[in-house]
Amino acid sequence: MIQLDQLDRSDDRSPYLQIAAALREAINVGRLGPGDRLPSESELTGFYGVARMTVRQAIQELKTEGLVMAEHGRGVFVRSAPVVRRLASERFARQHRDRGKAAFLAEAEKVGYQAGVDSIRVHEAPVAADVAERLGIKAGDPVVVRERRYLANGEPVETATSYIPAEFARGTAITENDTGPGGIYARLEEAGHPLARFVEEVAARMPTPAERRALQLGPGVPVLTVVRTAFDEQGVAVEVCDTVKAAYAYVLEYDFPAR
Amino acid sequence: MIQLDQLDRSDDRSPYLQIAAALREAINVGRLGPGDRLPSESELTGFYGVARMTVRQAIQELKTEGLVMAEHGRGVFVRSAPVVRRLASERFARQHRDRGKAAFLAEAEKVGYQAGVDSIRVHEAPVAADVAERLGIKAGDPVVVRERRYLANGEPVETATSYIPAEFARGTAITENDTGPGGIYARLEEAGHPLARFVEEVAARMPTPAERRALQLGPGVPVLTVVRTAFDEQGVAVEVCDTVKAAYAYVLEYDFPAR
DNA sequence: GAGTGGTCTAGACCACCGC
DNA sequence: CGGTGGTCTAGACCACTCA
Repeated sequence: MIQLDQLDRSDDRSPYLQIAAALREAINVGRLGPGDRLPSESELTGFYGVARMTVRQAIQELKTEGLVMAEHGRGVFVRSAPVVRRLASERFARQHRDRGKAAFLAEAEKVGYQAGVDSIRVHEAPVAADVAERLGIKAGDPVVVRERRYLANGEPVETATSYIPAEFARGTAITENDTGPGGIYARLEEAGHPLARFVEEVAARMPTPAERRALQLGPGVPVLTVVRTAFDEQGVAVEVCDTVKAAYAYVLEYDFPAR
Repeated sequence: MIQLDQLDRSDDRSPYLQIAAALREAINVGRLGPGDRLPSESELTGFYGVARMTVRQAIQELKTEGLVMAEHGRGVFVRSAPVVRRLASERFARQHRDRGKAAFLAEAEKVGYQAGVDSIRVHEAPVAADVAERLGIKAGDPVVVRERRYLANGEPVETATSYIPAEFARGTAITENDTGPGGIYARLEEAGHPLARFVEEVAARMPTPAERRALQLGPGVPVLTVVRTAFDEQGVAVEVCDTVKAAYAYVLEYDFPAR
């Protein structure tokens, strides 16, 4: 078993917190690396001389921090180092669209990931109030809804739902499963809506149970949400894209002038 | 006690998950509103006829989702609705500095919060490798470190640590507790470093125990981290600011051109 | 002091995994 | 099959809050 500090009775922290701290330390200094298995519950109860529930509480603590992940029947494993992807503000540059790449795929390939998309579902529906407000249309107006899930190295890392006012999407490949080279944005530009700017609203929260399933998240792993609104050169909102990303897999980078 | 569904033995979910679901449902339909107290552990053990640990596990589930918050000796309470704050990219506009307001205070007042700062600690220290890389200096070079905590309506919502290369800070109010009107950025500009652009790296994760204390976060509440690097008109990095924000209190807004 | 949640013990049975 | 984590029981003592 790896080297761990024994309990310190004079320490005012509870035993379970001390055990959690010892394991966290082992991970931080690299005695336990990504993918390594933690000592089993029975090894830890033996080493520390505590009840099983105490050890489980310590491990629960690390799960809540997102440091480790339990696999039933196999063990508790150190979560792999963040698949840090940097999405610079230039990720929607027209240059990529001209080369025929959609934003996610272009960025993922740049950092050397094998990227993929699945669960594409396209349909038309009346728009909800919050999206309608961003699009500057009336709630209930028809929009084309495109739902999809992005994979990096086969692991789901992001779900995205785009809303495009039906009048902009009808008669284009936006209503098809495959939008063609350059994706939605290339089709919008061809349809007479050259894109001028994006507004992104970024937040973080815990996932809903459905999001946990879709992104295969363990308990205690947060999500980053980004709602992007795309405007054309007339200042008309032409798309709202609502994305939910596994937080561990993303660092979003923004570059802006001081003005 | 409020109305709750009894356990369903034919349900394939564990009792603790069923209890969690019943409580979640009560919150979602409004039988329990923000600030309301949940039935006590002993009430729930009695009602469901299960052991206390089973009830505690159900409550742990809701804590992890950020729905409720336990207060020792008082009870478990439904978390109040998020205090959403929007920080537009223009929040560091020179215009605010010229009017004598630091960024956080200007923004908070705009949305009608009573803002505050505490725990200011200023010292000089050798810089860590990750910050040094962003500042374009050598690890171990001296930097002025400014640590502070921001409050909105008396509640801590963000901690911030700024690192300024000592050569830029010495002899200015940056080394004082009170940096004067306009804050650090105004002093840097006066010292011959007019600011040109910022780069922000945004991510989300679970807080460390120390961060949970500093931001008074319940378990299961994520943080948004923003590392901002400020560049002057010569392209020199003059400050790195590492912030940790209570996720529920923030929506970050970025506006950028499509290019 | 009564009631609350926080921590802990010492067991038990189960489901899942890999050999 | 043995080892792993998942769930559960029935107690115990403690620290905190509030009347």
